[in-house]
Amino acid sequence: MGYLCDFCGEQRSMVYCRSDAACLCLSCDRNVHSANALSRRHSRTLVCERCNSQPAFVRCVEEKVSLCQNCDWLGHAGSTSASTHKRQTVNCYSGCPSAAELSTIWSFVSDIPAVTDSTCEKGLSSISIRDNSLTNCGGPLQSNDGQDASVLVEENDIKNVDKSSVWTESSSLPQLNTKPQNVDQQMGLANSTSSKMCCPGAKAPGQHEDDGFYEDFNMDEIDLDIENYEELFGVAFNDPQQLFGNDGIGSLFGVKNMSGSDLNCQSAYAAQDSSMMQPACSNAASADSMMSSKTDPNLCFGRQAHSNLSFSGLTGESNGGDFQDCGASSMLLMGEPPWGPPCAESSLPSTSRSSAVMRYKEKKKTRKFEKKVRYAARKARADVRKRVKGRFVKAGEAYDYDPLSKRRSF
DNA sequence: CCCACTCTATCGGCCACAGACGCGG
DNA sequence: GCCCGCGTCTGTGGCCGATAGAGTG
Repeated sequence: MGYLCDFCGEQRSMVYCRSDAACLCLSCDRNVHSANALSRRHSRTLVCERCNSQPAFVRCVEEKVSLCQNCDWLGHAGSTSASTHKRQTVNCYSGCPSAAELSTIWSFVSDIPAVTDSTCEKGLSSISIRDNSLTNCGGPLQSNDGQDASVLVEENDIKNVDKSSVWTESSSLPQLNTKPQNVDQQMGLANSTSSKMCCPGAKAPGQHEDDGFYEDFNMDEIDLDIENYEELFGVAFNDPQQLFGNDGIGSLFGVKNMSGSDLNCQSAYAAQDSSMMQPACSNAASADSMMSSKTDPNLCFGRQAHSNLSFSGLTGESNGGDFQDCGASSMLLMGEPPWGPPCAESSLPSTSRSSAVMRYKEKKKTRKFEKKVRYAARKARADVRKRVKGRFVKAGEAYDYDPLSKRRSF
């Protein structure tokens, strides 16, 4: 991935699609993502203008440049002057927005080239925008994953979002990359008045960069150990420890590398008062927190205060880019756990839950355990190749198993 | 609680070979 | 830059042995 569009290789790349792991020019972005309903769901964001390879999650107002988490860290953490730069979160979008809509989303980008609408089907220009730092508290579940919601965000909303998501880096921000949970904590404090406990959405920018965050997050890793998810989603949890054991959600989700020594995702809370207790890390740790806090805040608090969690594939060696992939369950990232948010007044309707379960099933059905066959021709040959004790044999030689006859020759 | 043993589940290697791939002319 | 020939690499499925983990006495 580089400066030029990964698709056409001619135009300057402008947006990053995490689902495709590609930097695209606006024209190709529109072409590629108007192909079908699934591709239209891909969430895109600006490409980092510094490294040109990572999705931008923040816009430096002073420097007028969009930056990925790494470049933001490299550019702002070092110097004292730069660390005070005001930055805005960069919104993601899906669908097929027009140039005008894009300039609405990214008002700070002045050179959005015009893109033709010819490739988009009627109605496809409706876009959904995901803010990186705020989630729509209490909103319908579907709106958060961008699948069912084709919502044209009004300009006022965007302005509000942008306004609320501007922050100035403090002296502690060097922890942004290494310990983003602390930033979460800061964010949580900053938003403590607006984001209640029922809204786990006060995510730090970058942790929820786009849908790639949960789209790329391999749901299969969660699927592995959840066979009775219906029961999981349906039952009321009286004792989370009964359900999850001492490992918390890690044991449920089969997260392999949960160790107490890793610091990649330390759970922390934004407020001391348990009534305002806020999961400061939008991942499984916070899920554990939320579940626990729903039933037994004290227990949760006590346990979570000491729980340092990490995810498979995300080790201490992970760089910033890796950390951007610090995946959590999509349901967590949607801001609303399928078992319902902790506060009673915004309890999730059963239809939403069932739809969430349905979509979860759908995703599981389409993704889980399906071995991806890259070369159908090779598979076809292997399917008819004769074997001896499972091993392929040369053509014409004696065999003990013929896949065609489905029986042994002797 | 610890140890030894059994049972079950999981994982990786092996095989032939067509096609993909890279490289030099 | 394009084409061709050659050598190397890759991936495919079923079986089996090694290993890990759970269960039992």
